[in-house]
Amino acid sequence: MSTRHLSCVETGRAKPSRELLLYLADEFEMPKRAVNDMLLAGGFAPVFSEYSLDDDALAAARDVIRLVLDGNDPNPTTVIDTRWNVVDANTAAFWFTAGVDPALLTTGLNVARLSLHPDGLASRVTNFDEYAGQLLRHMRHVLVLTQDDELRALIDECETYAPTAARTMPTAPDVVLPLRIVIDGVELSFLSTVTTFGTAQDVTLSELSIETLYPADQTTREVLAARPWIDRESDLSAAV
Amino acid sequence: MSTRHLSCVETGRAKPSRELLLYLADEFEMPKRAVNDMLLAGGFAPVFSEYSLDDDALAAARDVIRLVLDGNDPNPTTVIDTRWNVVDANTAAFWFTAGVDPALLTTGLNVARLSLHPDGLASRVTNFDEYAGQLLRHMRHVLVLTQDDELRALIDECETYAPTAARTMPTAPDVVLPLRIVIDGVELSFLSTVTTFGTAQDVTLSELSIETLYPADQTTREVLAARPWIDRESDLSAAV
DNA sequence: CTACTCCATGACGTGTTGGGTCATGGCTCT
DNA sequence: AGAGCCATGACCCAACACGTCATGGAGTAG
Repeated sequence: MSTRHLSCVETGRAKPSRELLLYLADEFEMPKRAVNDMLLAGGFAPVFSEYSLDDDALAAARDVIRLVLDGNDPNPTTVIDTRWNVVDANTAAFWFTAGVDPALLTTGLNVARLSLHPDGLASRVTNFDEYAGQLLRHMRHVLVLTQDDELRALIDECETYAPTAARTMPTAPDVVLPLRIVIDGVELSFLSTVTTFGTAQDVTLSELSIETLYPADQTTREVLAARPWIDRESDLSAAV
Repeated sequence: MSTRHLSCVETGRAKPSRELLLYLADEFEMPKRAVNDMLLAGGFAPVFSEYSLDDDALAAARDVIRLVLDGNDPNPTTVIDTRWNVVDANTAAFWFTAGVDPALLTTGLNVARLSLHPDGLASRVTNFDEYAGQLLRHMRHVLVLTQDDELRALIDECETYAPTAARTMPTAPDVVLPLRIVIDGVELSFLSTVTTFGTAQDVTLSELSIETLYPADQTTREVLAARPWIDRESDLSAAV
Protein backbone atom coordinates (compact mmCIF):
# COMPACT_ATOMS: atom_id res chain seq x y z
CA MET A 1 0.00 0.00 0.00
CA SER A 2 1.06 3.56 -0.45
CA THR A 3 2.56 5.52 2.42
CA ARG A 4 0.19 8.30 1.52
CA HIS A 5 -2.86 6.19 2.19
CA LEU A 6 -1.34 4.59 5.25
CA SER A 7 -0.71 8.01 6.69
CA CYS A 8 -4.27 9.04 6.08
CA VAL A 9 -5.61 5.89 7.65
CA GLU A 10 -3.39 6.39 10.67
CA THR A 11 -4.54 9.95 11.17
CA GLY A 12 -8.15 8.97 10.67
CA ARG A 13 -8.80 10.99 7.54
CA ALA A 14 -9.34 7.93 5.40
CA LYS A 15 -11.53 4.98 6.25
CA PRO A 16 -9.77 1.73 5.40
CA SER A 17 -11.70 -0.99 3.61
CA ARG A 18 -12.30 -4.34 5.17
CA GLU A 19 -9.73 -5.80 2.83
CA LEU A 20 -7.05 -3.38 3.92
CA LEU A 21 -7.77 -4.00 7.58
CA LEU A 22 -7.38 -7.72 7.09
CA TYR A 23 -4.15 -7.16 5.18
CA LEU A 24 -2.73 -5.02 7.97
CA ALA A 25 -3.88 -7.47 10.63
CA ASP A 26 -2.11 -10.24 8.78
CA GLU A 27 1.00 -8.16 8.31
CA PHE A 28 1.19 -7.40 12.01
CA GLU A 29 0.20 -10.93 12.97
CA MET A 30 -2.52 -9.63 15.22
CA PRO A 31 -4.38 -12.09 17.44
CA LYS A 32 -7.82 -13.03 16.21
CA ARG A 33 -9.63 -11.25 18.97
CA ALA A 34 -7.87 -7.97 18.22
CA VAL A 35 -8.61 -8.35 14.54
CA ASN A 36 -12.28 -8.74 15.25
CA ASP A 37 -12.23 -5.72 17.51
CA MET A 38 -10.60 -3.73 14.75
CA LEU A 39 -13.10 -4.86 12.14
CA LEU A 40 -16.02 -4.04 14.38
CA ALA A 41 -14.58 -0.62 15.11
CA GLY A 42 -14.23 -0.11 11.35
CA GLY A 43 -17.86 -1.00 10.77
CA PHE A 44 -17.28 -4.40 9.25
CA ALA A 45 -18.36 -7.87 10.22
CA PRO A 46 -15.76 -9.82 12.18
CA VAL A 47 -14.10 -12.91 10.81
CA PHE A 48 -15.60 -16.08 12.13
CA SER A 49 -13.16 -18.76 12.98
CA GLU A 50 -13.34 -22.25 11.70
CA TYR A 51 -15.35 -23.26 14.74
CA SER A 52 -13.67 -26.61 14.75
CA LEU A 53 -12.31 -27.55 18.10
CA ASP A 54 -9.02 -29.26 17.73
CA ASP A 55 -8.13 -31.69 20.46
CA ASP A 56 -5.50 -29.47 22.02
CA ALA A 57 -7.72 -26.47 22.52
CA LEU A 58 -10.45 -28.65 23.82
CA ALA A 59 -8.20 -30.33 26.33
CA ALA A 60 -7.17 -26.96 27.68
CA ALA A 61 -10.78 -26.00 28.07
CA ARG A 62 -11.85 -29.18 29.81
CA ASP A 63 -10.85 -28.05 33.28
CA VAL A 64 -12.92 -24.92 33.04
CA ILE A 65 -15.82 -26.84 31.64
CA ARG A 66 -15.69 -29.29 34.53
CA LEU A 67 -15.70 -26.39 36.98
CA VAL A 68 -18.81 -24.96 35.42
CA LEU A 69 -20.56 -28.30 35.16
CA ASP A 70 -19.84 -29.28 38.74
CA GLY A 71 -20.70 -25.81 39.95
CA ASN A 72 -24.15 -26.08 38.45
CA ASP A 73 -24.99 -29.42 39.99
CA PRO A 74 -27.73 -30.47 40.56
CA ASN A 75 -29.10 -28.36 37.71
CA PRO A 76 -28.81 -30.29 34.43
CA THR A 77 -26.09 -28.57 32.41
CA THR A 78 -24.66 -29.30 28.99
CA VAL A 79 -21.73 -27.78 27.14
CA ILE A 80 -22.25 -27.78 23.39
CA ASP A 81 -20.42 -26.49 20.36
CA THR A 82 -21.89 -24.41 17.54
CA ARG A 83 -23.39 -27.50 15.98
CA TRP A 84 -25.16 -28.49 19.15
CA ASN A 85 -22.85 -31.44 19.67
CA VAL A 86 -22.38 -32.31 23.31
CA VAL A 87 -18.85 -31.59 24.45
CA ASP A 88 -19.51 -32.48 28.05
CA ALA A 89 -22.37 -32.55 30.52
CA ASN A 90 -22.95 -33.18 34.17
CA THR A 91 -24.63 -36.28 35.50
CA ALA A 92 -27.92 -34.49 35.95
CA ALA A 93 -28.03 -33.79 32.24
CA PHE A 94 -27.29 -37.36 31.30
CA TRP A 95 -30.22 -38.35 33.46
CA PHE A 96 -32.45 -37.01 30.68
CA THR A 97 -31.23 -39.57 28.22
CA ALA A 98 -32.82 -42.47 30.05
CA GLY A 99 -35.17 -44.25 27.69
CA VAL A 100 -34.13 -42.72 24.40
CA ASP A 101 -33.13 -44.78 21.42
CA PRO A 102 -29.53 -45.90 22.05
CA ALA A 103 -28.71 -45.11 18.43
CA LEU A 104 -29.05 -41.43 19.22
CA LEU A 105 -26.54 -41.70 22.02
CA THR A 106 -23.78 -43.50 20.20
CA THR A 107 -23.18 -41.44 17.08
CA GLY A 108 -21.97 -38.24 18.70
CA LEU A 109 -24.50 -36.88 21.14
CA ASN A 110 -26.34 -33.92 19.63
CA VAL A 111 -28.70 -31.90 21.77
CA ALA A 112 -30.86 -30.69 18.92
CA ARG A 113 -31.32 -34.11 17.41
CA LEU A 114 -31.80 -35.68 20.83
CA SER A 115 -34.44 -33.17 21.81
CA LEU A 116 -36.44 -33.18 18.59
CA HIS A 117 -36.10 -36.71 17.24
CA PRO A 118 -39.23 -38.83 17.75
CA ASP A 119 -37.12 -41.55 19.34
CA GLY A 120 -35.42 -38.97 21.54
CA LEU A 121 -36.99 -36.70 24.09
CA ALA A 122 -39.72 -35.34 21.79
CA SER A 123 -42.53 -37.58 23.00
CA ARG A 124 -41.86 -36.63 26.61
CA VAL A 125 -41.58 -32.88 26.07
CA THR A 126 -44.97 -31.45 26.97
CA ASN A 127 -44.44 -28.04 25.37
CA PHE A 128 -42.80 -29.51 22.31
CA ASP A 129 -43.94 -26.95 19.74
CA GLU A 130 -42.83 -24.01 21.83
CA TYR A 131 -39.51 -25.58 22.69
CA ALA A 132 -38.80 -26.79 19.18
CA GLY A 133 -39.74 -23.44 17.68
CA GLN A 134 -37.36 -21.54 19.89
CA LEU A 135 -34.58 -24.06 19.44
CA LEU A 136 -34.88 -23.96 15.67
CA ARG A 137 -34.96 -20.19 15.72
CA HIS A 138 -31.80 -20.15 17.76
CA MET A 139 -30.13 -22.57 15.39
CA ARG A 140 -31.08 -20.52 12.36
CA HIS A 141 -29.65 -17.47 14.07
CA VAL A 142 -26.30 -19.15 14.53
CA LEU A 143 -26.47 -20.43 10.97
CA VAL A 144 -26.74 -16.90 9.62
CA LEU A 145 -23.56 -16.03 11.43
CA THR A 146 -21.46 -19.10 10.78
CA GLN A 147 -22.78 -20.15 7.37
CA ASP A 148 -21.87 -23.66 8.40
CA ASP A 149 -23.12 -26.26 5.95
CA GLU A 150 -23.08 -28.97 8.56
CA LEU A 151 -25.30 -26.89 10.80
CA ARG A 152 -27.57 -26.20 7.85
CA ALA A 153 -27.97 -29.92 7.32
CA LEU A 154 -28.75 -30.43 10.98
CA ILE A 155 -31.43 -27.75 10.88
CA ASP A 156 -32.99 -29.29 7.78
CA GLU A 157 -33.03 -32.63 9.51
CA CYS A 158 -34.51 -31.24 12.71
CA GLU A 159 -37.22 -29.37 10.85
CA THR A 160 -38.55 -32.67 9.60
CA TYR A 161 -38.95 -33.78 13.20
CA ALA A 162 -40.88 -30.66 14.14
CA PRO A 163 -42.76 -29.64 10.99
CA THR A 164 -45.29 -27.42 12.74
CA ALA A 165 -42.63 -25.64 14.77
CA ALA A 166 -40.52 -25.15 11.65
CA ARG A 167 -43.33 -23.29 9.95
CA THR A 168 -44.10 -20.89 12.76
CA MET A 169 -42.45 -17.57 12.25
CA PRO A 170 -39.71 -16.60 14.67
CA THR A 171 -41.30 -14.57 17.39
CA ALA A 172 -39.15 -12.46 19.63
CA PRO A 173 -36.82 -14.93 21.27
CA ASP A 174 -36.38 -14.96 24.97
CA VAL A 175 -33.23 -15.43 26.97
CA VAL A 176 -34.98 -18.18 28.82
CA LEU A 177 -36.75 -21.03 27.19
CA PRO A 178 -39.34 -22.99 29.15
CA LEU A 179 -39.08 -26.76 28.96
CA ARG A 180 -41.58 -29.17 30.41
CA ILE A 181 -40.61 -32.79 30.23
CA VAL A 182 -41.79 -36.05 31.70
CA ILE A 183 -39.09 -38.00 33.47
CA ASP A 184 -39.78 -41.21 35.34
CA GLY A 185 -43.49 -40.56 34.92
CA VAL A 186 -43.36 -37.12 36.50
CA GLU A 187 -43.73 -33.89 34.57
CA LEU A 188 -40.91 -31.55 35.50
CA SER A 189 -40.71 -27.89 34.60
CA PHE A 190 -37.46 -26.17 33.69
CA LEU A 191 -36.19 -22.86 32.45
CA SER A 192 -33.38 -23.27 29.96
CA THR A 193 -30.73 -20.56 29.64
CA VAL A 194 -27.85 -20.49 27.22
CA THR A 195 -24.67 -18.64 28.09
CA THR A 196 -21.25 -18.45 26.54
CA PHE A 197 -17.81 -17.64 27.80
CA GLY A 198 -17.23 -13.95 27.43
CA THR A 199 -13.58 -13.39 28.12
CA ALA A 200 -12.27 -16.14 25.96
CA GLN A 201 -9.60 -14.84 23.67
CA ASP A 202 -9.11 -18.31 22.43
CA VAL A 203 -11.90 -18.18 19.93
CA THR A 204 -12.39 -21.88 20.09
CA LEU A 205 -13.61 -21.74 23.64
CA SER A 206 -15.96 -18.87 22.99
CA GLU A 207 -17.71 -21.15 20.58
CA LEU A 208 -18.84 -23.37 23.35
CA SER A 209 -22.23 -22.70 24.81
CA ILE A 210 -23.40 -23.67 28.25
CA GLU A 211 -27.01 -24.71 28.53
CA THR A 212 -28.34 -24.91 32.04
CA LEU A 213 -31.78 -26.06 33.09
CA TYR A 214 -33.08 -24.38 36.20
CA PRO A 215 -36.07 -25.73 38.07
CA ALA A 216 -39.15 -23.63 37.39
CA ASP A 217 -41.33 -24.90 40.20
CA GLN A 218 -41.08 -26.38 43.67
CA THR A 219 -41.65 -29.97 42.58
CA THR A 220 -38.82 -29.89 40.11
CA ARG A 221 -36.59 -28.20 42.63
CA GLU A 222 -37.20 -30.98 45.11
CA VAL A 223 -36.69 -33.72 42.56
CA LEU A 224 -33.36 -32.24 41.53
CA ALA A 225 -32.27 -31.79 45.13
CA ALA A 226 -32.87 -35.48 45.71
CA ARG A 227 -30.50 -36.25 42.82
CA PRO A 228 -32.45 -39.29 41.62
CA TRP A 229 -29.77 -40.11 39.07
CA ILE A 230 -27.00 -41.06 41.43
CA ASP A 231 -28.11 -44.66 41.76
CA ARG A 232 -27.70 -45.27 38.04
CA GLU A 233 -24.63 -43.31 37.35
CA SER A 234 -22.94 -46.45 36.07
CA ASP A 235 -25.58 -46.92 33.37
CA LEU A 236 -25.25 -43.36 32.24
CA SER A 237 -21.52 -43.19 31.99
CA ALA A 238 -21.68 -46.26 29.83
CA ALA A 239 -23.72 -44.30 27.32
CA VAL A 240 -20.83 -41.92 26.70
CA MET B 1 -34.86 3.58 -3.63
CA SER B 2 -35.31 2.46 -7.20
CA THR B 3 -37.18 -0.70 -8.03
CA ARG B 4 -34.31 -1.57 -10.29
CA HIS B 5 -31.84 -1.71 -7.48
CA LEU B 6 -34.26 -3.39 -5.12
CA SER B 7 -34.76 -6.13 -7.64
CA CYS B 8 -31.04 -6.63 -7.97
CA VAL B 9 -30.58 -6.76 -4.23
CA GLU B 10 -33.39 -9.28 -3.88
CA THR B 11 -31.95 -11.53 -6.53
CA GLY B 12 -28.48 -11.22 -5.05
CA ARG B 13 -26.81 -9.56 -8.02
CA ALA B 14 -26.18 -6.36 -6.11
CA LYS B 15 -24.67 -6.08 -2.68
CA PRO B 16 -26.58 -3.55 -0.62
CA SER B 17 -24.64 -1.02 1.42
CA ARG B 18 -24.87 -0.89 5.16
CA GLU B 19 -26.96 2.23 4.82
CA LEU B 20 -29.49 0.59 2.55
CA LEU B 21 -29.79 -2.41 4.85
CA LEU B 22 -30.53 -0.17 7.78
CA TYR B 23 -33.08 1.74 5.71
CA LEU B 24 -34.85 -1.46 4.72
CA ALA B 25 -34.73 -2.79 8.28
CA ASP B 26 -36.33 0.38 9.50
CA GLU B 27 -38.92 0.32 6.76
CA PHE B 28 -39.93 -3.22 7.66
CA GLU B 29 -39.68 -2.52 11.37
CA MET B 30 -37.47 -5.54 11.83
CA PRO B 31 -36.57 -6.61 15.35
CA LYS B 32 -33.08 -5.61 16.43
CA ARG B 33 -31.85 -9.15 16.54
CA ALA B 34 -32.86 -9.80 12.95
CA VAL B 35 -31.31 -6.54 11.82
CA ASN B 36 -27.99 -7.54 13.31
CA ASP B 37 -28.20 -10.93 11.65
CA MET B 38 -28.81 -9.21 8.35
CA LEU B 39 -25.93 -6.80 8.80
CA LEU B 40 -23.54 -9.57 9.73
CA ALA B 41 -24.64 -11.62 6.74
CA GLY B 42 -23.97 -8.55 4.60
CA GLY B 43 -20.47 -8.19 5.98
CA PHE B 44 -21.13 -5.17 8.15
CA ALA B 45 -20.81 -4.52 11.83
CA PRO B 46 -24.03 -4.93 13.74
CA VAL B 47 -25.86 -2.12 15.41
CA PHE B 48 -25.10 -2.06 19.08
CA SER B 49 -28.09 -1.65 21.23
CA GLU B 50 -28.25 1.03 23.83
CA TYR B 51 -27.12 -1.60 26.28
CA SER B 52 -29.18 -0.02 28.96
CA LEU B 53 -31.88 -2.31 30.19
CA ASP B 54 -34.98 -0.26 30.64
CA ASP B 55 -36.81 -0.93 33.84
CA ASP B 56 -39.36 -3.22 32.24
CA ALA B 57 -36.83 -5.46 30.57
CA LEU B 58 -34.78 -5.55 33.71
CA ALA B 59 -37.73 -6.56 35.82
CA ALA B 60 -38.43 -9.40 33.41
CA ALA B 61 -34.82 -10.48 33.59
CA ARG B 62 -34.65 -10.41 37.36
CA ASP B 63 -36.24 -13.81 37.78
CA VAL B 64 -33.72 -15.42 35.47
CA ILE B 65 -30.89 -13.62 37.21
CA ARG B 66 -32.05 -14.92 40.56
CA LEU B 67 -32.17 -18.43 39.15
CA VAL B 68 -28.59 -18.17 37.96
CA LEU B 69 -27.35 -16.60 41.17
CA ASP B 70 -29.03 -19.15 43.40
CA GLY B 71 -27.99 -21.96 41.13
CA ASN B 72 -24.36 -21.02 41.56
CA ASP B 73 -24.45 -20.88 45.33
CA PRO B 74 -22.09 -21.21 47.16
CA ASN B 75 -19.81 -19.93 44.41
CA PRO B 76 -19.62 -16.13 44.57
CA THR B 77 -21.49 -14.84 41.52
CA THR B 78 -22.21 -11.35 40.30
CA VAL B 79 -24.36 -10.10 37.45
CA ILE B 80 -23.04 -6.90 35.93
CA ASP B 81 -23.95 -4.65 33.03
CA THR B 82 -21.57 -3.45 30.34
CA ARG B 83 -20.26 -0.76 32.63
CA TRP B 84 -19.42 -3.26 35.34
CA ASN B 85 -22.21 -1.98 37.56
CA VAL B 86 -23.61 -4.66 39.81
CA VAL B 87 -27.14 -5.55 38.83
CA ASP B 88 -27.43 -8.31 41.37
CA ALA B 89 -25.26 -10.79 43.24
CA ASN B 90 -25.66 -13.74 45.51
CA THR B 91 -24.83 -13.63 49.19
CA ALA B 92 -21.49 -15.27 48.67
CA ALA B 93 -20.42 -12.41 46.44
CA PHE B 94 -21.47 -9.77 48.93
CA TRP B 95 -19.30 -11.56 51.46
CA PHE B 96 -16.34 -10.07 49.61
CA THR B 97 -17.35 -6.54 50.42
CA ALA B 98 -16.70 -6.90 54.13
CA GLY B 99 -14.17 -4.28 55.19
CA VAL B 100 -14.22 -2.06 52.13
CA ASP B 101 -14.82 1.66 52.35
CA PRO B 102 -18.60 2.10 52.70
CA ALA B 103 -18.42 4.97 50.21
CA LEU B 104 -17.69 2.44 47.47
CA LEU B 105 -20.81 0.48 48.36
CA THR B 106 -23.33 3.26 48.39
CA THR B 107 -22.86 5.05 45.10
CA GLY B 108 -23.89 2.24 42.78
CA LEU B 109 -21.79 -0.82 43.31
CA ASN B 110 -19.23 -1.19 40.53
CA VAL B 111 -17.14 -4.32 40.31
CA ALA B 112 -14.22 -2.72 38.52
CA ARG B 113 -13.98 0.19 40.91
CA LEU B 114 -14.52 -2.06 43.92
CA SER B 115 -11.81 -4.46 42.83
CA LEU B 116 -9.17 -1.92 41.88
CA HIS B 117 -9.75 1.00 44.23
CA PRO B 118 -7.17 1.20 47.04
CA ASP B 119 -9.97 1.39 49.59
CA GLY B 120 -11.71 -1.54 47.94
CA LEU B 121 -10.42 -5.06 47.52
CA ALA B 122 -7.06 -4.09 46.02
CA SER B 123 -5.00 -4.39 49.16
CA ARG B 124 -6.29 -7.89 49.78
CA VAL B 125 -5.85 -9.21 46.26
CA THR B 126 -2.58 -11.11 46.27
CA ASN B 127 -2.17 -11.29 42.50
CA PHE B 128 -3.32 -7.73 41.97
CA ASP B 129 -1.24 -6.89 38.90
CA GLU B 130 -2.30 -9.98 37.04
CA TYR B 131 -5.94 -9.55 37.96
CA ALA B 132 -6.02 -5.83 37.24
CA GLY B 133 -4.26 -6.26 33.91
CA GLN B 134 -6.75 -8.82 32.70
CA LEU B 135 -9.72 -6.88 33.96
CA LEU B 136 -8.57 -3.70 32.24
CA ARG B 137 -7.93 -5.61 29.06
CA HIS B 138 -11.44 -6.99 29.14
CA MET B 139 -12.88 -3.55 29.76
CA ARG B 140 -10.99 -2.07 26.86
CA HIS B 141 -12.31 -4.83 24.66
CA VAL B 142 -15.88 -4.01 25.55
CA LEU B 143 -15.12 -0.34 25.03
CA VAL B 144 -14.10 -0.99 21.45
CA LEU B 145 -17.48 -2.56 20.84
CA THR B 146 -19.70 -0.15 22.68
CA GLN B 147 -17.78 3.13 22.33
CA ASP B 148 -19.43 4.08 25.57
CA ASP B 149 -18.06 7.32 27.01
CA GLU B 150 -19.11 6.39 30.50
CA LEU B 151 -17.16 3.16 30.26
CA ARG B 152 -14.21 5.07 28.88
CA ALA B 153 -14.26 7.30 31.93
CA LEU B 154 -14.41 4.29 34.21
CA ILE B 155 -11.41 2.73 32.50
CA ASP B 156 -9.44 5.95 32.81
CA GLU B 157 -10.30 6.09 36.47
CA CYS B 158 -9.39 2.46 37.09
CA GLU B 159 -6.07 2.82 35.31
CA THR B 160 -5.03 5.35 37.93
CA TYR B 161 -5.64 2.73 40.60
CA ALA B 162 -3.51 0.16 38.81
CA PRO B 163 -0.83 2.16 36.97
CA THR B 164 1.55 -0.74 36.47
CA ALA B 165 -1.18 -3.02 35.21
CA ALA B 166 -2.44 -0.30 32.89
CA ARG B 167 0.95 -0.02 31.23
CA THR B 168 1.47 -3.72 30.61
CA MET B 169 0.51 -4.61 27.11
CA PRO B 170 -2.38 -6.99 26.75
CA THR B 171 -0.86 -10.42 26.71
CA ALA B 172 -2.91 -13.32 25.53
CA PRO B 173 -5.73 -13.34 28.04
CA ASP B 174 -6.73 -16.52 29.67
CA VAL B 175 -10.08 -18.18 29.57
CA VAL B 176 -10.24 -18.07 33.30
CA LEU B 177 -8.79 -15.39 35.43
CA PRO B 178 -7.12 -16.44 38.65
CA LEU B 179 -7.94 -14.40 41.71
CA ARG B 180 -6.25 -14.79 45.04
CA ILE B 181 -7.74 -12.75 47.81
CA VAL B 182 -7.45 -12.59 51.57
CA ILE B 183 -10.77 -12.84 53.36
CA ASP B 184 -11.04 -13.01 57.12
CA GLY B 185 -7.29 -13.43 57.28
CA VAL B 186 -7.21 -16.46 55.02
CA GLU B 187 -5.92 -16.38 51.45
CA LEU B 188 -8.45 -17.97 49.17
CA SER B 189 -7.85 -18.95 45.58
CA PHE B 190 -10.50 -18.59 42.89
CA LEU B 191 -10.91 -18.97 39.18
CA SER B 192 -13.07 -16.27 37.70
CA THR B 193 -15.12 -16.93 34.56
CA VAL B 194 -17.31 -14.45 32.77
CA THR B 195 -20.21 -15.65 30.70
CA THR B 196 -22.95 -13.81 28.89
CA PHE B 197 -26.45 -14.68 27.83
CA GLY B 198 -26.85 -15.63 24.22
CA THR B 199 -24.51 -17.13 21.70
CA ALA B 200 -20.86 -16.51 21.15
CA GLN B 201 -21.44 -15.29 17.63
CA ASP B 202 -23.81 -12.72 18.99
CA VAL B 203 -21.45 -9.85 18.63
CA THR B 204 -23.97 -7.54 20.10
CA LEU B 205 -23.02 -7.67 23.68
CA SER B 206 -25.90 -8.89 25.63
CA GLU B 207 -26.34 -6.33 28.28
CA LEU B 208 -25.63 -8.55 31.22
CA SER B 209 -22.57 -10.58 32.12
CA ILE B 210 -22.33 -13.22 34.79
CA GLU B 211 -19.11 -13.46 36.71
CA THR B 212 -18.66 -16.58 38.76
CA LEU B 213 -15.79 -17.40 41.07
CA TYR B 214 -15.02 -21.07 41.31
CA PRO B 215 -12.80 -22.43 44.07
CA ALA B 216 -9.34 -23.24 42.73
CA ASP B 217 -8.12 -25.34 45.62
CA GLN B 218 -9.42 -27.60 48.34
CA THR B 219 -9.15 -25.01 51.11
CA THR B 220 -11.28 -22.53 49.23
CA ARG B 221 -13.76 -25.23 48.35
CA GLU B 222 -14.19 -26.13 51.99
CA VAL B 223 -14.52 -22.53 53.10
CA LEU B 224 -17.23 -21.93 50.52
CA ALA B 225 -19.04 -25.11 51.45
CA ALA B 226 -19.18 -23.90 55.04
CA ARG B 227 -20.91 -20.72 53.85
CA PRO B 228 -19.25 -18.46 56.41
CA TRP B 229 -21.35 -15.50 55.33
CA ILE B 230 -24.72 -16.73 56.48
CA ASP B 231 -24.31 -15.39 60.01
CA ARG B 232 -23.94 -11.82 58.79
CA GLU B 233 -26.43 -11.79 56.03
CA SER B 234 -28.28 -8.97 57.77
CA ASP B 235 -25.23 -6.69 57.61
CA LEU B 236 -24.72 -7.41 53.96
CA SER B 237 -28.23 -6.85 52.76
CA ALA B 238 -28.11 -3.49 54.47
CA ALA B 239 -25.27 -2.52 52.17
CA VAL B 240 -27.49 -2.83 49.12
C1' DC C 1 24.77 24.71 9.23
C1' DT C 2 23.64 21.04 6.25
C1' DA C 3 21.86 16.89 4.76
C1' DC C 4 18.92 13.25 5.22
C1' DT C 5 14.99 10.62 6.90
C1' DC C 6 10.18 10.49 8.36
C1' DC C 7 5.73 11.83 7.84
C1' DA C 8 1.60 14.87 7.25
C1' DT C 9 -0.70 17.00 3.71
C1' DG C 10 -2.37 19.01 -0.78
C1' DA C 11 -3.38 18.32 -5.78
C1' DC C 12 -4.95 15.14 -8.72
C1' DG C 13 -5.87 10.70 -11.27
C1' DT C 14 -8.19 6.06 -11.43
C1' DG C 15 -10.81 1.94 -10.77
C1' DT C 16 -14.53 0.01 -8.32
C1' DT C 17 -19.03 0.06 -6.91
C1' DG C 18 -23.53 1.33 -4.84
C1' DG C 19 -27.29 3.21 -6.73
C1' DG C 20 -30.24 5.77 -10.15
C1' DT C 21 -33.00 6.39 -14.87
C1' DC C 22 -34.96 4.55 -18.95
C1' DA C 23 -36.57 0.99 -21.86
C1' DT C 24 -37.91 -3.79 -22.82
C1' DG C 25 -40.14 -7.97 -22.36
C1' DG C 26 -42.00 -12.01 -19.91
C1' DC C 27 -45.36 -13.57 -16.43
C1' DT C 28 -49.73 -13.62 -13.99
C1' DC C 29 -54.33 -12.03 -12.90
C1' DT C 30 -58.42 -10.16 -14.00
C1' DA D 1 -56.47 -7.91 -24.21
C1' DG D 2 -55.09 -4.68 -21.01
C1' DA D 3 -52.79 -3.94 -16.42
C1' DG D 4 -49.46 -4.60 -12.97
C1' DC D 5 -45.27 -6.75 -11.24
C1' DC D 6 -40.69 -7.75 -11.83
C1' DA D 7 -36.20 -9.34 -13.98
C1' DT D 8 -32.87 -7.62 -16.90
C1' DG D 9 -29.83 -4.95 -20.14
C1' DA D 10 -27.70 -0.34 -21.45
C1' DC D 11 -26.01 3.60 -19.60
C1' DC D 12 -24.84 7.37 -16.26
C1' DC D 13 -23.35 9.32 -11.97
C1' DA D 14 -21.30 10.15 -7.55
C1' DA D 15 -18.73 8.48 -3.79
C1' DC D 16 -14.70 6.67 -2.27
C1' DA D 17 -10.70 3.67 -1.45
C1' DC D 18 -6.30 3.95 -3.00
C1' DG D 19 -2.51 5.40 -5.96
C1' DT D 20 1.38 8.84 -7.69
C1' DC D 21 3.83 13.15 -7.39
C1' DA D 22 5.24 17.13 -5.02
C1' DT D 23 5.91 20.06 -0.88
C1' DG D 24 7.32 21.24 3.46
C1' DG D 25 8.02 20.90 8.43
C1' DA D 26 10.21 18.32 12.50
C1' DG D 27 13.87 15.74 14.09
C1' DT D 28 18.42 13.95 13.96
C1' DA D 29 23.09 13.05 12.56
C1' DG D 30 27.33 14.62 10.57
